[in-house]
Amino acid sequence: MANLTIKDIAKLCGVGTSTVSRAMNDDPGINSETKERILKVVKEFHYVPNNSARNLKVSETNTVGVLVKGRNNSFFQGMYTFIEQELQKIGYDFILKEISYDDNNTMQAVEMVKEQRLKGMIFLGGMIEDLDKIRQHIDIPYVFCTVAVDYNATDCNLVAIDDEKESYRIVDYLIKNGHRKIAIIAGQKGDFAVGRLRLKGYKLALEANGIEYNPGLVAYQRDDLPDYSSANGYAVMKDLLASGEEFTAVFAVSDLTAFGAYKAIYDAGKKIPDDYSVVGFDGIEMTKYMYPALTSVRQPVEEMIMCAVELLAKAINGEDTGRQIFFAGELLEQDSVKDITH
Amino acid sequence: MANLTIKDIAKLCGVGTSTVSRAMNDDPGINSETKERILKVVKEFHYVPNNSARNLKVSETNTVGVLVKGRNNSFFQGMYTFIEQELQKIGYDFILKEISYDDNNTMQAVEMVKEQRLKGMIFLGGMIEDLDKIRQHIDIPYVFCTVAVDYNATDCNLVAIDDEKESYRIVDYLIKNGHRKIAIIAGQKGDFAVGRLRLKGYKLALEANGIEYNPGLVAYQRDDLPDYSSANGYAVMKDLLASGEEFTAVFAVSDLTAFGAYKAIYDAGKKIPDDYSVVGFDGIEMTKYMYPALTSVRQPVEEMIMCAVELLAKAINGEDTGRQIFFAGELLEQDSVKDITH
DNA sequence: GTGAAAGCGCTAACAT
DNA sequence: ATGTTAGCGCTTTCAC
Repeated sequence: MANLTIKDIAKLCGVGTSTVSRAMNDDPGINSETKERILKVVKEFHYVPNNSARNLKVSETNTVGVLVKGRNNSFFQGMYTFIEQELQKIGYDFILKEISYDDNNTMQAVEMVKEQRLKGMIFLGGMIEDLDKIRQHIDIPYVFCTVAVDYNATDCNLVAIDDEKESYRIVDYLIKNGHRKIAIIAGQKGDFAVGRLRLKGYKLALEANGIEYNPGLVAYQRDDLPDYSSANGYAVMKDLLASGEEFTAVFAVSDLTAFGAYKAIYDAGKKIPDDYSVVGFDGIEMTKYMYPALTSVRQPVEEMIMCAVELLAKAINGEDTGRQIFFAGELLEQDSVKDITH
Repeated sequence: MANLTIKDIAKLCGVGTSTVSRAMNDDPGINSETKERILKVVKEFHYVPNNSARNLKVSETNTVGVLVKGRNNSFFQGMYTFIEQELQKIGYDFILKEISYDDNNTMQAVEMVKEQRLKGMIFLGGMIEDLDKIRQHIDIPYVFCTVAVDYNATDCNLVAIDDEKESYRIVDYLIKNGHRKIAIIAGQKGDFAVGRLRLKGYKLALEANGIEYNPGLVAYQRDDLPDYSSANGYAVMKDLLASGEEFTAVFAVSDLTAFGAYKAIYDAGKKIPDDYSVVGFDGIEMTKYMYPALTSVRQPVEEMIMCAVELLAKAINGEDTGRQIFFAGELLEQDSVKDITH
């Protein structure tokens, strides 16, 4: 089973390599009988062209790279197929790369581009650490989607929600429901991505409603547990409950964190939302199956991805560039908040 | 920012291309000063070698391919980093490819091998459709891990749990706790992978305990919803509850499915485990945060992966091959089963 | 210790 | 419609 090359196939068929190449690549200028004959042999011998050689030769691909920060980033669960479809609609293949939270996405992106001759890139999640480097070294169009970037980076394509505003929205919703002692499960202490922004929105909502900010109600996620995980939500919620601080509601900066927090509350023998109201962030599908269903801010992921793809297509065609599009979140009112106004 | 090639770097440094190559690849036979000088330029200009060209040339890599069936397969959540580490320990890089449930993994595997000159492959999840094709066309060592394969394929490496036996175990556990009317949320009707085996284990456990099999208590997952998903568990559990069939316990063939089933039970105003005991399968982390924590059969994923990696390493070194290793599952006794013996 | 040159498997321009 | 050939960017002999 030695690796067959295009030459072998050509020899087997008694044709030239370019004819085989044409047959494989649906080139119009080829006799359909020849083509069939070749494809039959290809199939029979299960020949698969060496993609490295192809990439090396081909001057430009129709491939878009998608770089996701955070393997298993639950927020993107199930979105890959959707991205694939959206890109396919406009004639692009896609190649996915998930990197861990620790990896430097700039370098990874550069490597992806060089390796694959990509047509464009979509960055998903996480935050952009050194935009300058990206600007300097990536010379194909790219768009950031649900990524925390410096907001004054107005020269690059960005599709996101306004984390600050949306956090404000949901905390304000708690307040409108009569809650005044509101705890927050924030990001890790050093978080400069969405965690920071969501905490800020929380503070602003309190301030706007004349509620004094109480640092004792801010539970930062532990940095020895995965960021935004249930395990982290569970752990810090337990501490919060044990701290003796009084509160009637909790804002967890992600749904998964809220899921962990639920459990801590139940462990303490308390009820949701009777004893504690809980809200999350992201509005992922799982919230629907939580008990009670979690009230959250839904990010319109599909729309955002469609928008990102569209933006990228425009950039590739040289039409438009440097647009920052913010989507509004949607208050996903479910069953985890109790109205305690009188 | 045109793409730099090794030639450009060579020119910039006033050396030949081979010297640059040597510098980049830690070749021993190179003057350390020259090397430093080159690497400085490389860094300054942020040169990244074109991997396609490299792959094309290089006779063999140290890369192992991991092919996962089912994008976002929750069962492998968080395992990738672990796999990466395990492979790294024995000096292999790894490249991950997640494919959707519908894709044909055989073809994908063949392409991966051809494209990357892989040293070995690990297949994760799903089932092997045409083992013959793999045998025929993949000429590097490979191991199947947590994959449903024809069990008489005794000539290939397989690491798995015995799905039938483990299902038997947990259903038997329910019976020992006094349950005799036990429903099952099975795989989709056409499931020939683990769903089939787990259903079989269920039947055997009933039989061994002298309980008559009642087809009315078998809820096959819907095929218009994702397989093994919460949404599916929720939907079919709702139907089951509405069906009028009596039962005191449910065995869901995956934890995620059980999660959806929980919700349907709560929706019906019932309690777990007081009204219905529920058990799952897989023992993923999330079970811990469910309320009540889900009793399940834990698959020892880490151990299985370590074993798979070890097996692969052996196969690569030509030491050993064609071993089928079955791991025992572990009964994860949590809080979702009520003892109703008297 | 370093450079020149061959060639990995493919595509595309050119020739026929 | 098909064959011939140059060359993509790299590694690796083989000289020096």
